[in-house]
Formats: sequence, C-alpha cells, structure tokens
Amino acid sequence: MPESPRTRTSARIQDAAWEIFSERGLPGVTMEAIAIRAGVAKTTVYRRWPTKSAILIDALKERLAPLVKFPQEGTVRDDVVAQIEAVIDLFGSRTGRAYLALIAESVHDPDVGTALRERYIADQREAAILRLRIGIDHGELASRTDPEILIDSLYGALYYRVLVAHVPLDRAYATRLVDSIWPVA
Amino acid sequence: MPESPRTRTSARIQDAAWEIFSERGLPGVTMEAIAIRAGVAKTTVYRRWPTKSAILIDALKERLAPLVKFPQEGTVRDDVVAQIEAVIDLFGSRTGRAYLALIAESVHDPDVGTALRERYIADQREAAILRLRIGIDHGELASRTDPEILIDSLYGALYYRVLVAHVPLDRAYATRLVDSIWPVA
Amino acid sequence: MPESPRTRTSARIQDAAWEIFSERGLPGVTMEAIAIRAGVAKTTVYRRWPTKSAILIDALKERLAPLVKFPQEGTVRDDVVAQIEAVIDLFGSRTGRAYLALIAESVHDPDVGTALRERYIADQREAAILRLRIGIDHGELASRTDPEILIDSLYGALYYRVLVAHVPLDRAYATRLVDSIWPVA
Amino acid sequence: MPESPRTRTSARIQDAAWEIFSERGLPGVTMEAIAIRAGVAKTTVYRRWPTKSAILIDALKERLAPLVKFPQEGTVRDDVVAQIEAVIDLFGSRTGRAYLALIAESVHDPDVGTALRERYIADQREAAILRLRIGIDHGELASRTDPEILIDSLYGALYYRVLVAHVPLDRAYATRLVDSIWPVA
DNA sequence: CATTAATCGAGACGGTACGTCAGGTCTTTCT
DNA sequence: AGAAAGACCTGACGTACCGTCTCGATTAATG
Repeated sequence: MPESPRTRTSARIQDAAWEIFSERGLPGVTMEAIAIRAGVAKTTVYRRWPTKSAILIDALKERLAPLVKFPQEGTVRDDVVAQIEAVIDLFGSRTGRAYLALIAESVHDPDVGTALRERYIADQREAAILRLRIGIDHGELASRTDPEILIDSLYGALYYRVLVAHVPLDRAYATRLVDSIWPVA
Repeated sequence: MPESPRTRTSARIQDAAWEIFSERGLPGVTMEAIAIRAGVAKTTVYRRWPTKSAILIDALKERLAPLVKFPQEGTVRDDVVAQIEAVIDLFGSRTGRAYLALIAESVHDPDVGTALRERYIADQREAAILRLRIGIDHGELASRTDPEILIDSLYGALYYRVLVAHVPLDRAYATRLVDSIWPVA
Repeated sequence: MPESPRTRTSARIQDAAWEIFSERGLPGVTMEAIAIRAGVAKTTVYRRWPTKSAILIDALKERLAPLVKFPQEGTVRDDVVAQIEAVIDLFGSRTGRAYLALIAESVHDPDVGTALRERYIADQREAAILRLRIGIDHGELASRTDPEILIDSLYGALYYRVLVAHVPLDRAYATRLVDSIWPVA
Repeated sequence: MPESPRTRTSARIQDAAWEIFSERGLPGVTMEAIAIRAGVAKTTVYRRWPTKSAILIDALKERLAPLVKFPQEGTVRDDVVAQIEAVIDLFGSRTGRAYLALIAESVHDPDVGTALRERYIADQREAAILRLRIGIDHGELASRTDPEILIDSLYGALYYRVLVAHVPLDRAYATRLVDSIWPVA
C-alpha cells in the first residue's frame, strides 16, 4: 500500500465530500465546499472527478458492501430474509441515505445512473439472482420461479417504501414481506 | 368558469413550466426560466408557488389520473393487471417522467414528498388496497393476504426497474409480474 | 440631483475601483475586488459596466478636466504653455497615472480606446486645434502653421517622454518645448 | 554558430511566442500557450525567461533594427525624414504592433520598460541625437537647436498618433511633420 | 567506462479571477 | 392597496492561467 501523496489527496477529497454530505445532505455538497474542506484547490477536485456525485459514488465503495454481498449460509429463504434485513439496515444508515440520494440524482444525470449500476446495482442483482437459482436447483424453490421478478418484487418493495411511499421500514418487515410473496415449492 | 386574469397567469406559468420540462428536463426548469417563458416577473411566480416542484406538481393534476384510479371491472387479478399496465404506460410517457423526476426530487426536498404523497400516492395506495380487500372479501384472494405488502411488491417492482435498475419495462411485464407473485387463493 | 440608491451604488463602485487603482495599480483592479470593496455583488458591477476599464474611465470623468479644457486668457503662446504645464501636472498625479494606464490598456482593448477618445482625447484635440486657429486668425501664428501637427508634436513629446522614453518631465519642460518648436510668425 | 539543442529550444519558444502574438495579440500570449505551441514543458520556458514579455522582447531583437539605426547619407533633414518614414513603416507592420504592445505593457510592468529602454529606446534616442548634433556642427541646423526636444517632438508625434489619438499615419506624414517643426537654420 | 550531475518532458498542485446563472429578497412603480 | 416589474446580494458554477513543484528519463561531462 504505497500511500502516495496523490492517494492521500484523493482520500482527503472523498472524506470532505462525505463529511459535508453527512452534515448538510446532497444539496449542500458543492465542489467549492469540498475543495475548501479538503484544503485543496478547486481545480484539483475537477482534475480527478467531473462531478460531486462521482466523488460520493467512489466514497461509497467500501461502505456499500452489504448491498452487494449476498449470504449463502442457510436455506434460500433464510438467506433472502437476512439479505433484506441487511438492506433495511443500510437504508436506515447514513450510507444508505447517501446511496438513495444518488439514486435520486441518477434520474436527472445518466452518468450517475450508469456509474451506480456498474458499480453496485448490477452486482447486487446478479448475486441475488444467482442465489435464487441455486435455491431452485436445490429444490428449495419451485422450478417455475422467475428469479428476476422475485428480486424486482422483494427489493422493489423496499425502495418503494423508502423512496416513494415514505412508509416506515423496519427489520420486521423483512419476514412479513418474504412470507407474503414467497413462491411455495 | 371565471377565467380571471389571475387564473390566466397561473395557467401560463404552469404551461411554461411544463414546456420547459418537456424540452430540457427537470434541471432545466428554473424559476427564472419559467418567469421568462410565461412573460411574467419572477416575483409573480414566487407569490403563487414556493418552488418549481410545486408548480409541476400542480401542473400534473389532471395528467396523473391513471396513477390514482383503480379499475373495478373484472376479477381482482384482471383489474390489477390492467392497473399495472396503466402505470407502465404512464412511466413511458412524458407525464410519467415528470412524475418520477419529482419523486427523485422528493428525496432532497421533504415538501415535494409531502405534496406528492398527499396528492397522488396516498390515494393510489388506498384505492389499490381497497380493491384488494374487496377481492379478499369476494374470496378471490386468500384471506391471509396482506394487501399492503402485495401493493408494495407490485408497484415496487415497477418503480425499482425504472428508478433503480434501469431495466426495460413493457406491458408484457405486467402479466409476468402478477403471475409470479400472485397469492394462490 | 436625486441621489437615488442606484446612483449611490454606482458611485460606490467607481470609488472602490479608484481606491484599488490607487493602492495596487491597474493589474490589481479586478471585478472581484471592486465588488468586494464596494460591498456590492459582482453581478451588480457587471450589470452596469462590462469591464473594469469602463468603470475607471467613468470614474475619471471629472478629474480629467485639465486634459480637456484649454485656456484662452493670454496670447496663444502663453495659453499653450499653460496648457502644457497643466498636462505635465496631470501626468505627475494619480489621475494622470490612471489615465495613462488606460491609454496603455487601449492598445489591447479597442473598446477602451474608443471610449477614451470619445470622452476625452477627441475633445482635447479639438479644443487645442481651435485655440491655435484663433491664434492664426489673430496673426499670432504664421498662417502656414498646421495646427494638427503642432498639437501632435507638443502633446506627443509629453506622452513620449512619459510612456516611451521614461525620461523626467517637469513644468520647466513646457517652456523649453514651446520655445524649441514654436513657428515664428 | 553551434546550433546546440539548447539554442534550438530557445528558438522554438521565441517562434511560438511570436506566432501566437501574430494570431491573437498580446493577451493571447500566455506561458501555457507558448509551451504547448513550442512542444516544450512550461518549466523549460520559465527556466529561460521570467515572463512572456521577456520572450517577445528577445524575439524582436533583429526585427527592430529600423527603430534603432539612423541613416547618415544625405542632409540631416533628408536623413530625419527617411528615419521617420522607417518608423512609420515599422508601426504599420506586425513587428511594430508587437513593439507598441510591449510599450503599453511597460506601463504596468517596470521590468518590461527597463528592458525595452536598455535594448532599443535608449540606443534609438542616442543615435538620433547624435545625428542631429552632427547636423548642428555642419551648420545645417541652428546652433541653438535642442536636439533632445526635437527628437521628443518628432518621435512623440508618431507615438501620439498611434497610441493615443488613433489617427491615421502614413509615409506622407513624415514630410509634413518635418516641414512644420523644422528649426530654420 | 561508469557514474554523477544537469536538463528535460510531463503534468499535478494551490491559487486567483473570470464571466454566468439561478436563488430568493426587497424596493419601486403602476393601476 | 396590492400586484407586477425588475434590481439586488449571495453563492456556486466550470475554466483559464499563474508560477511552483515533484517526478522519472535522457544526456553530458567527469572521475
């Protein structure tokens, strides 16, 4: 791990962006404020990232692990419940709020959408679908199950409650959700 | 219908906002641009709406009917499929894009969220849940069905594909979706 | 004289520009610094003047009187000497330095040149030539005298010493100069 | 003439500066642009000249000969007219414009003024004054003639028309000028 | 001949200023 | 009096150059 000055500067910028987001939300995150907080010239920021969103997307790299990883430890059903609980936890955290703010941003800015999908969402979907397929192969799920749609429904319900309906979302919801729409084998 | 000058001005402002949205998307919609396009002073706009989002929300009033109404013409299942198809159609239209853009905006601006929910989303959820309850009462749906969660899953899947996963969404998806997660009676 | 707020703001901007020029010279005069010093938004400055030079040109309006006026009190020769002394005095003053700095600026910026000529230089030349013509009519100057060229030589010598040769220029020079090239009647 | 790589690089830089000046004027000449055009690192430029003006001053070395040389071939009067014509020609050329641009620059930057005077202007004045003195010695000019002031007036008129009054200046002006202010012997 | 020293290119860096845009507020003007 | 018009301050935008700096990669001269 070389810890070059370049690396350090990039880290300072990402940290600054993250701090400002924590304090003032996405609208408060401006290139100007990031540069000042990081003790860096504005040009230096622009030299490395084209937009504030890009900085935050990078800053989320490690923190978004729970979104992407998918447990494979028990039955499919248990694993799915566990994963949904993890996502619910995430959505309740500051990291989750940042992630959701960027999702919102992606509606206006295609680049943000592309970056998010390439970095997190695509992997997440793949991991989830893969887990379901294994479940089907093991006979835990009906063979006629459409994994893609099951994922849409499960994750969709979460995003929907948080982004659209603004309805409370707690860990207990995970079981209720899975119980409700689980395809009987 | 009085058609007072005040009414006319408000209409001009809403039309201007809508036109600009159509041409340049939500980021292009600024109070400044609206005022110019409507041929009106910026103060006049501010006197009637606090934000550009508020203008658009009002401008959507009539156009968002398909989101809110829920058919009650055939079996629950048929009605649900029909409604989902209507929403998919909406999401493909300019009106739908405006609506989704406002959903995104609501992540940063609580007022937008509140307005959207009070005006459209709450009614939509209620109408949907009501329809499902009738279905349960008629024995078309298992009595243990949780209507709220079913709605979360159905609508959620749509929003998820459009807002998050950016995956194609066509009318055919409606049947696939309902087939997949429909609770057997 | 209404002393409207608009007038006051403009005065504050001009004063600020002038102060900064006095302290740091023309390169130190930036739109940014003017706005700050005047306690005014940068946009307000831009709304009224397109460039810093334009502000200074306006700020010189009253101060540049000695450049433009031409005495008509004694003989032509005495009046010419008096006027040249006035210009020499001017060149030694802060106002003169500002004026010369703008002359220099005009080499790069045609607008500055045009403004300076329309406001000051043209009038100055006219007044001078007029005075000489009167002298010719009164028989104080040879009838074959070319007033334009005489003015070029007299004023030219001053500008040349100050701008080009950087050679000392004091009041005594006025007499020496006139004595040297005065066309005998 | 060794034509070392060092020499070649310096030449490339000067050429680049000159080309850019020709295309975009002095404001377009930036250290950055020079370095790029010369295919050289910015550091290399800075290592050899402190400012862009210094580069241009050096680049003018050979081209400014007509400003400095003074003919001594006919009568003083003829030589003076010839020299003034040469300067008028120069002022009409690209080289002249560069020279005048640097004169203007010298108002803000003392170093430029010093360099110009040490390299060109002082020599020019000396040569001119010398020529006049010879004329006085030969009885071609009145002994009471003040050569310095005569030079101020003659050259001054030219600079004045070009820099200040922005009045046309052609070869014919040379004779008119000399005829007007020539001190009768 | 090998090593040292100088010089080069490349380009990142902290800065300053640019000129513009939009946000909201506040004053003036008119009806 | 009450609405419309538009000037105003604020703050962020993204860009251009500034002059300094570190970093290897070449060259050149020296030991």
